[in-house]
Amino acid sequence: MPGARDLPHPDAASLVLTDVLFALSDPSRLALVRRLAQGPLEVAACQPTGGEVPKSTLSHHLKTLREAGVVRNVPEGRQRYVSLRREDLDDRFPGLLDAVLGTAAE
Amino acid sequence: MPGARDLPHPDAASLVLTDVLFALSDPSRLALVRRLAQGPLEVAACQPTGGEVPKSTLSHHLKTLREAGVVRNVPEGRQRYVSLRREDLDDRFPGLLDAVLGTAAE
DNA sequence: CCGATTGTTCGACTACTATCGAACCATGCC
DNA sequence: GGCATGGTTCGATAGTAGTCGAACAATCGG
Repeated sequence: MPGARDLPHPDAASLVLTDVLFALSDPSRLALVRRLAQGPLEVAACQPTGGEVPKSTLSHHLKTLREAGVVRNVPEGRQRYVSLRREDLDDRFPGLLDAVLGTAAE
Repeated sequence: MPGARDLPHPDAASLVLTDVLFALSDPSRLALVRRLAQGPLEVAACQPTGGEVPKSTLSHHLKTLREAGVVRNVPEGRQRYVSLRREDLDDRFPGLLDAVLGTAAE
């Protein structure tokens, strides 16, 4: 049994709107979510374009997004894949993600 | 000329998405925005239903919402009227407010 | 003009959040 | 097993946000 090191994720039904809004209210996190909207990324690829951020800082932001239910973080071999929980979000908060992503990046 | 004591409001074109999301990410502020969606209120009426909050605390939340461009705060005689900037928000972030308000209060 | 009413602002304190290095953990490869 | 790789967690520190009392400002009514 390959040691399951799965991280806790809230289930779709229990997502809290204010938590989601807070997770999206940080510019660097929102920028990441925009990129994730185009497909999953490994954690290393979640680095902001250009600048390098310490792994611990990046991991912290991913945790915020994950605990709010915005992204899913799944181990895959030696790495982890981060993906947007688009369906869950659309189901619970219809139109929210589209509205947020529909605004041009600033 | 009755002393104009107008508070500063960002203009519609310069609203920042992350600031708006942050302003809405607080449960008490979001609850207030829901009520404002049904029409303007005087500041005193912005008190959370039931519990009493110090005036300074309430004023602080109103400031956060105002500076993010979510509400407008206009003096009217001895009181002030707080209103949702629905058109400005819809114009700049189409669908966002509807999505946020569309979710049942928690 | 005086006092009551309606709110904002200031200052202090507390609580939370961001950031980063270092330690730690699991995996894959030799 | 031993070691490099990819990430999370821990702990400390600095900055930011929430809460509240007290002071201040502007208006209306006597």
